[in-house]
Amino acid sequence: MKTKNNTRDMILEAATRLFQRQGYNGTGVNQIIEESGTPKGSLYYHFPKGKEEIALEAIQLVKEHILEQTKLDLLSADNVIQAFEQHITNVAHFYDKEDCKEWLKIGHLATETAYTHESIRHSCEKAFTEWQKIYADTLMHHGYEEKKAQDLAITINVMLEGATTISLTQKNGNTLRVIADQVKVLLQEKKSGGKKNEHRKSDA
Amino acid sequence: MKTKNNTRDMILEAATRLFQRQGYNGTGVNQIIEESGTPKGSLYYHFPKGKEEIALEAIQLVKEHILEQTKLDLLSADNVIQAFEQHITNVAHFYDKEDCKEWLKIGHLATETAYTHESIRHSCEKAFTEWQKIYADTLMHHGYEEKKAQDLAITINVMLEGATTISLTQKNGNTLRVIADQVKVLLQEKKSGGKKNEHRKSDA
DNA sequence: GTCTATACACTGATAGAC
DNA sequence: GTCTATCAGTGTATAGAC
Repeated sequence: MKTKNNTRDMILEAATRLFQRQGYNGTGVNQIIEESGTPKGSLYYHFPKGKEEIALEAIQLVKEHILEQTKLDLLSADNVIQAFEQHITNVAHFYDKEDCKEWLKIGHLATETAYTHESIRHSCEKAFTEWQKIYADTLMHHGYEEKKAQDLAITINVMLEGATTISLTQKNGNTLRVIADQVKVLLQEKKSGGKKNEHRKSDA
Repeated sequence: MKTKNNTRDMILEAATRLFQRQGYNGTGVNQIIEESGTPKGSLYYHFPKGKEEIALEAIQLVKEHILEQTKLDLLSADNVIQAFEQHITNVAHFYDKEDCKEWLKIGHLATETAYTHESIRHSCEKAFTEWQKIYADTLMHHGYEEKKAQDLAITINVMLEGATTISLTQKNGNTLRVIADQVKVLLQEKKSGGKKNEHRKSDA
């Protein structure tokens, strides 16, 4: 994204990649400096509070990155249901490749630190909330009633989190593709509470 | 479950508890011996291959435990949809309490070790598959068509995995309760592909 | 089978030269 | 701002007495 400081960014980039692959506890500071090519002194100059501070920034960065990608997939679309399906299918592609480093699993860090690093846990919780908000807003914008939109947003978030875990375990995105289909079903079902067919957005 | 050896079981029990809270990388062998009260020598006598071997057995144990609990919740029921809802609600209760030690998140270990410990990753993958099989079998037993039953089973598994992650992050089971409701919707929707209403099982 | 002492690599972090 | 040397602590694992 933005590049104000080179050394700092290299550390952050390397750390994000390593956190993705090995989690918080599995990634050492020594590994970060080795991977980024910067000496240890520089790391503690830029991040005085050490590993935890780096993780906090990495989460922030990834949260924003995914937020942007999600908006790109959702906001432009005419058909919401199709847009969500496509979005999940896009994520699936990441999990087909061996290295899905671009998509840091926030949930991974969250589970690891739930009982041990309150600040990280909290940061992850916020990421989930923000993602859910985009989902809910998109759905409401397309005519879903507020309560329904919120429940669906929570569900979509849960399904993405769960399916990425399974896909990571299985080393392919197949489960994510199944989920893409099921989300379609859920969105269609829920639609038939108020109005019937609204496949075009009503603004613009 | 079975108790053939006391020392061994104490190690295994302590390790399972710690893996739940802190994951694989976050849990040290020293911590396991401290928590279990057994000396290090005993640990390496009973588990010559060390931490990885303990984790493998812990996963096996938890997999079986959850399998039993799931069967208990699902197999007895008349109404499948209600049974699944109740099952998820039961899980939600664990996540309301501060210590949900009985429900080791297999997905946590899976994500941690996906790239680093093939044997653990594989063991977790098997757990997911077996759980999905129970779901699918239950659904097929209640008249769902095979392909639909399988897709739904995958989805329920994904939803449980995802919702436990979010619930762990939020430190309460609310998200799991939302999901319990959405699963109901999915199961109802999918039902209306072949036969219409079949709320009683056709055997017994 | 149980337990202690120990090996030795690696952890996160700091001090201080440059 | 950059880099090296080094710290105290912890990691997993082993050897060998009992």
